[in-house]
Amino acid sequence: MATETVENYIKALYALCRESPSGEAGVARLAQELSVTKGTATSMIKRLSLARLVKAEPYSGIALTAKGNKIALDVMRRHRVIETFLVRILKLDWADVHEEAERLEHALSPRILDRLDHFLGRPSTDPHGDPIPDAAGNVSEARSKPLAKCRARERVCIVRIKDQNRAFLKFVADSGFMPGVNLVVQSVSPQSASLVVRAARGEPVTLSQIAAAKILVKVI
Amino acid sequence: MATETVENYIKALYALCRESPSGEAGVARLAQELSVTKGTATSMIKRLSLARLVKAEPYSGIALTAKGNKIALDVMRRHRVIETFLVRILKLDWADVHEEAERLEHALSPRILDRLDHFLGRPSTDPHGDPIPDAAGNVSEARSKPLAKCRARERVCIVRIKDQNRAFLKFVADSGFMPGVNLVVQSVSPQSASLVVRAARGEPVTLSQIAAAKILVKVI
DNA sequence: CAAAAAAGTTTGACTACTCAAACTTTAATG
DNA sequence: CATTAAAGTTTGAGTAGTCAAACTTTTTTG
Repeated sequence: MATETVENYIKALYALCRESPSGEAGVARLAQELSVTKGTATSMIKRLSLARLVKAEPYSGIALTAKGNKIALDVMRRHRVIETFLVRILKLDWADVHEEAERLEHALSPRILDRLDHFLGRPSTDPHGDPIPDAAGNVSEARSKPLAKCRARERVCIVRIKDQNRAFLKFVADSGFMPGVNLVVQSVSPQSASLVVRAARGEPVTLSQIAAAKILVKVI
Repeated sequence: MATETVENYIKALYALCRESPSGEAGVARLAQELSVTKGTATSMIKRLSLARLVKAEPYSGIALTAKGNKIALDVMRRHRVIETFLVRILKLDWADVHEEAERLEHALSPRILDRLDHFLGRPSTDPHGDPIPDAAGNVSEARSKPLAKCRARERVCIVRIKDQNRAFLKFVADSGFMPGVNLVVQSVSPQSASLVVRAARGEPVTLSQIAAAKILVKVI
């Protein structure tokens, strides 16, 4: 079994590879993400490479192998099932569960994971709308687009909030936004890089393009 | 915060001090309990001593300090709340939860612990009848005596099973014995070091004195 | 394209934990 | 009570993970 540290590296690598156009991660970003020095990240990459969890040549990009990918999906599954449990059953604050799940995800046995998943009714997404991979590692991402790409007068439904930052989640939740909430885009102003949206029974809220890019919606 | 390893040493020391008449633990038993060598245990004791979690002189007994005791009770609280959750909510097998809780207990934040405890209705004992310390570290042990000390024809109620060994718990559960179950002691034979007991609607079961010593009961 | 910045690597050292094996002290027993 | 067994300690070494700092390679940019 991968250690807790290894799982965290793999998870971070998965996310970095996703968001990079080349599909490869770099040591600098990885180190930053995990709050370690570049040297530490380099030596860990060497170990992961030796364990065939990543493919990496010196001074070039890092990619997960199939084996590494499997681990990443498994950790994500555990993480998201726990988040769902914390919000739905233990009523923890939506914005806080990420860091809590971060510690618990490494201690969950397959047996408990399955029981928990079953208890929750095999949820397909976590409270932020992130898809939960199934036990075999299949992820079904709902079709969606960033709120930032919407036009004025569009009516949309929030599908997912793509950021785990507590402050951001707190702001989003305080604005009454979470997956399942319907929005109307009232106006879009490219010059100020912002847009104004309104939830069903709520005040209009101004969002920067950056914030709106992290809110995924589907048109209704 | 104490590391996972430190928490495990402290927990084992707590148990050993309890069961020793002198109230002090020894390195050999400690090492055995944690599946490490005596040398490893000695060096850890030195570190715990430096951190003021235990009081220990070379070649003499080990005792927990107040600070160490606090940690032990805290770990036990987490462990037992988790066990209760696993059995009551996730329907895990009574005999299996100990090792599962063993891993989870180190990953539970105070916040989650409290929510879980609240969700379960602030239970006072875990599924084996072991008392759950409250958040302040107070333990209320129910008055009880070992089944092994009972006389023939006594009617008793099982209060607690004092052993976490899976095989033993499985045997006990298969015999229909768990906390809350009423028993009648049918006969006691000192020469064969065993006794025969019967649950309300069950077959008579023969228990060795050793097994019966681990089953705590109260007279009804 | 040369200089500077950024990214990546290496080295030496440190903490936490572990073992094997030699050793010392204490306890048990013929 | 002398010997042996058990308990406890020390030493030397190894793995996992980390940092600081010097260094090399690649990328960016004036």
